[in-house]
Amino acid sequence: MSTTPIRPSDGELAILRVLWSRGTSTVRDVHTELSKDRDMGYTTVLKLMQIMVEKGLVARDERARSHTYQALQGEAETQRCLLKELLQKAFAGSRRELVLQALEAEPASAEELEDIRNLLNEAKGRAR
Amino acid sequence: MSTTPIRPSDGELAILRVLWSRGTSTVRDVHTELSKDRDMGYTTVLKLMQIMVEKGLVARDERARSHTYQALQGEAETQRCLLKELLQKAFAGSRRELVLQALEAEPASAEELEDIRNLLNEAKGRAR
DNA sequence: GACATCTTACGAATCGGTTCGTATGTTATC
DNA sequence: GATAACATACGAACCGATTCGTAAGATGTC
Repeated sequence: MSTTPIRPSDGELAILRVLWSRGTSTVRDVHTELSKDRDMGYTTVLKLMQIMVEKGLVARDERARSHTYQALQGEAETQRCLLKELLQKAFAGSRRELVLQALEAEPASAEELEDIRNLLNEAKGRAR
Repeated sequence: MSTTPIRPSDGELAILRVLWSRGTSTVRDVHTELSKDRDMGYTTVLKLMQIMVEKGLVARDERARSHTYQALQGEAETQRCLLKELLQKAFAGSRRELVLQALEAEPASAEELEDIRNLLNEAKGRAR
């Protein structure tokens, strides 16, 4: 019943991340949050969020004067969408290669590896 | 002495992949190869490869009438570069989350998991 | 040597994403 | 009720990436 997730652009992804962490928010909320990192105008964020409504990435509630926005697709779902894209474009579909390079990008700590090992064990339970 | 890898665009990445697999190639070689999938004009590929020379992504040998091109950065290196970028933009730097979603994107086969487990063991040897 | 073919060079159109100025309307304050 | 503060709407500029048409030069074929 779920539709395939929509691939957000970089700017859209930054906004989604705020919505995921804060929950339903106004443009001002999002702008305040994003301003901590980059330096962008209020109307820039507004415009972007309007476009996101059109794309179906977020829902807008117009009842209050300050409209509130809500993410329409989940974080994990979006991450998988972006990951799949990179997997195809850069790794010829080989997840093994992808994980390998993810581990080699920077040396991993023993804890991090242990952590990932646990993931693997859980995945094994679900394996075909 | 190595410089940080240059982030290729999608089109550039497609060309790099041909150069990595075929080795040094002419524009015609690359175009022929890419034409199997997508449908793009010869001069489009040419232009892209000229831009890649400017960016320092590839080197051009002009001695022959048909210039030959060679990738200037490796595949693994480029993959890690792209992966790091996605890691920051979509996973807040958490490799654990990235690997988790990579595994959950599609159900993994037992062999695939075993394969990845071996990677992990090797990584453990290097862990700090 | 004329003609078809292949090559590089390069300007220009187009496209998606981003940014912002400005207009306009609503709310709050005095 | 005038003024300041804050909201949305929207056109327009801009940017990087992509695409391609066209020109000009080299090569091959008859």
